[in-house]
Amino acid sequence: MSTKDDILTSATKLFAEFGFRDASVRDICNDANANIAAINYHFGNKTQLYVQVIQIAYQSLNEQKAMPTLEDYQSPYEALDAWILWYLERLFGDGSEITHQLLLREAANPSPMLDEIVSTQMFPLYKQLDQIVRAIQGVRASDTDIKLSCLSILGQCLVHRTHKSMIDRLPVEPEDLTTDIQRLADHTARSARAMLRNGYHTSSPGSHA
Amino acid sequence: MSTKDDILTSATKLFAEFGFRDASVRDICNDANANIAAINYHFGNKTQLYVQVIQIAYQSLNEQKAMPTLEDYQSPYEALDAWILWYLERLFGDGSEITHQLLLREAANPSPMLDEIVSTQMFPLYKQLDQIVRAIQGVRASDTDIKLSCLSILGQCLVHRTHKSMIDRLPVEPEDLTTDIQRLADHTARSARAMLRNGYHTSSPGSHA
DNA sequence: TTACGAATCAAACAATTGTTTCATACACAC
DNA sequence: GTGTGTATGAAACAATTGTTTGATTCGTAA
Repeated sequence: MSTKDDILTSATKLFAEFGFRDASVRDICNDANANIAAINYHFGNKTQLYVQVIQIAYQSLNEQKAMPTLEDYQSPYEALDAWILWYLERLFGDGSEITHQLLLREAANPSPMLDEIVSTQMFPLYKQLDQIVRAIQGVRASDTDIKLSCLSILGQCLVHRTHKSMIDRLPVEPEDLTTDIQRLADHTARSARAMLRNGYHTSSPGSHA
Repeated sequence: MSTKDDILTSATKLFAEFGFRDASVRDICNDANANIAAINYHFGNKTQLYVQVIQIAYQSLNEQKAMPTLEDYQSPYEALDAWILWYLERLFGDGSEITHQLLLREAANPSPMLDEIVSTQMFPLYKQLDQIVRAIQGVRASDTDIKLSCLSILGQCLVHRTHKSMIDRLPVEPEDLTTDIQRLADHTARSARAMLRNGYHTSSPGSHA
């Protein structure tokens, strides 16, 4: 059944580009060279089509390289380096733009799907980073410190994806940092190491000269 | 003319909550206790109403505390601390949630307004951070290093706002980090200092044990 | 009071939306 | 060939969208 797959492909593309509401079923079917009734026949309605699009998009993300774990490396620092590179490649790898565009739309406009996305996709990812950070910061670090550090690392990676539309409009050299993911990963990993080395003490927030 | 202001208030609220397309003119006028024709009478059409909503939202952001500059502080490190605290308070201050919800929608779904927003709002803000970072990293740092550092800092702040819908759904203690902005600023400033102290050398990306 | 422009109102407008209907074409078993 | 369930097709459906119309009300100056 090629029609069903064609609709899924076109729907993914148009949902990512225009959003759920502005991508009409007529546009999707036209792009897929299918009849208008095909969506309701194969998926029930537009909402259920969107649900399938989201699910497939996230399954495809997990079919890529496996996430680095602590056990794979001799030191937690090396695991951190590997995790950051893995995450950035996940964010900017081939074909991931459409998927993350869909995710950004979910962040700005949460649908009932978001709960499932967070628990099945984002939480395992976060948990892994949490373990690595804890291995570096030690048991003396509080839960708050750990979470702050994890979100700092995630934020440094995510900003290049989520705010790409704005960063690209900034008249600042160099034009695009996301063409060299290795460079991006090196910087982020070094920044993360510096932050974590500074860590596990809750003292002296602002005392420099 | 109270009706015009009421419409602007309701439109801001509903555009932020549901987006441009899903906030109908009927819902907006109903929320503002105005007639349906009031939007076209006072603003021409729905699109021009949206333009005004965006412009007013960003003007209101700039009416708050002034952005810290290098000259206001004895050391660039102190200016950096102040800038980060200022930015986080701007992101999470009273009434800023609706404005940044609108901005997040622009990031996910750029409208023709985005170019103006970036050049008039985001660029001056970035330029200021750029100056502070350059003062710390020195002239030996490349443009790429500077931009990477600036976006790292911005990303660590922005993630709490842009991904709030997802972070709030994570079953991770503590529940909400954005209730204590000072704590958030302390962490981010310390992370940024550690990153920048590490800086202005392009050597040895991954050499630890 | 009168006159006039601004503002509001109910009603209808044309266009687009997601969805449904029912007839037809297709593929494969008997 | 015949029958049967799946898939496709053109057309119409009801609902909602943004917008417009034309009458009415309001406030104010002459």
